[in-house]
Amino acid sequence: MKTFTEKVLDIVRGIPKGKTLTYAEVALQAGNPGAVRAVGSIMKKNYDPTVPCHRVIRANGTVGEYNRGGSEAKARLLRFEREN
DNA sequence: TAGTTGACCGGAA
DNA sequence: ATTCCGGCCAACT
Repeated sequence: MKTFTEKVLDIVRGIPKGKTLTYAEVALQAGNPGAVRAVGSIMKKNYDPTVPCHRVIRANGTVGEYNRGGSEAKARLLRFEREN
C-alpha cells in the first residue's frame, strides 16, 4: 500500500503523451475522489521531472497553475503534445 | 498536537 | 456571465 502522494505521482507519471487528466480524475484513480486539493498540494511540493504534472488540468478544462514556467508554458506544452 | 495553506470543485448570489 | 463561499484532504510550520 503506497501513500496517497506516491500513488498520485505514479498516476501522473503514467499519463500518455497528448493526454490530459483533471485533478479530480487523478484523485479518483489515487483512491480519494475528494482529495483534489491534496493533489494540488502534492504536485506543488513535488518537483520530480519524471512526473509530467503539466498534463494535469482543472476539472472545468482550464490549465490551472504550474511551478515550472507558469500556466502559459503549461498550456503551450499541452497544445504541442496534443497536436503531435 | 494543532492551526494554516493550497497547482481545486461545485453550488449559490 | 462573473464573483463569493464552504468543503474537502494531505503537507507544512
